[in-house]
Amino acid sequence: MPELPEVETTKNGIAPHIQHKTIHRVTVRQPQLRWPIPSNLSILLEGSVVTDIQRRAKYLLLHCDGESATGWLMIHLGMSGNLRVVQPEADIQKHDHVDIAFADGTTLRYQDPRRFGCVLWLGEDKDSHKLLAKLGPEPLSDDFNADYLYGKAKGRKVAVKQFVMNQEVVTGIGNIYANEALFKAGIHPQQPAGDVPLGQYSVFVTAAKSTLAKAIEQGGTTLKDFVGGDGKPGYFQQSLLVYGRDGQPCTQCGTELTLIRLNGRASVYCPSCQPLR
DNA sequence: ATTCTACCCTGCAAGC
DNA sequence: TGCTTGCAGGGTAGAA
Repeated sequence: MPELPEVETTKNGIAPHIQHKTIHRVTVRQPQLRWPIPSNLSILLEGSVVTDIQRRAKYLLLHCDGESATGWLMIHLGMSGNLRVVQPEADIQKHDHVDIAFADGTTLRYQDPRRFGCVLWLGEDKDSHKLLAKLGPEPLSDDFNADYLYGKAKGRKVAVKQFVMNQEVVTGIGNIYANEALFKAGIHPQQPAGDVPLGQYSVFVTAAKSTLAKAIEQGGTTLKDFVGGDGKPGYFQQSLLVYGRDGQPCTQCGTELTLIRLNGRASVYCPSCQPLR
């Protein structure tokens, strides 16, 4: 489910409800996610105050300041996860794996049917954790620019779509937004990354930033089940130009959009607007 | 160093 | 009405 805009939407949705609040009780119903939830999570968190909420790549980071521990709680939504603010009496649904209940009753509830997400404790030095240490720049920051991308791609033979989805190259761009931004830049998804000229990377960077920013404005993309922190779906799916539109005409030229699989991921492109060079 | 393959898990739709 | 197959927003580990 969630790429950067969906995680950002979740962060914006939950932050006003949990910031500066004290964690009263932590309930773990299913600890087996992508990695096991630490068995002492409730001891680490209970009594702590949430002092800061950040997003890095597709990770949500909650700084928890307490007597037994002070550090960062890291949450990833995987493919199918969501994080919502609910009232304590709200019915527990299947796959509601974790509840973080605050002193005023407000409850942060983590649901993830496929359990590809994770809930981990990082301690204070979050940036040295192996899952964060090697991440590339944030796509909406100035560090993500054409010169950087062009230099990083030099000599690489991997398909450009896989290259821009590599979180060590740039974070937050998943399958949907990779398809969309490559289309807007006129780059064939199978083009070897090292063959893409600087000028095209420049267009790509601009397209990626504007696509992500617009998706955040619209509350993310809801294909099936994504909801933000307020439980509401996103609306960006109606703005998708290629993802999920294979077999339909290109919005630019009318050519039928083509579907191929790259690294097992559906890749949709316009053979006429995105020629292989 | 880079690239490829298998794998984690559930739910849903399509095909038989 | 089943049963089987394939696919789905993610990303890692380990092999090649």
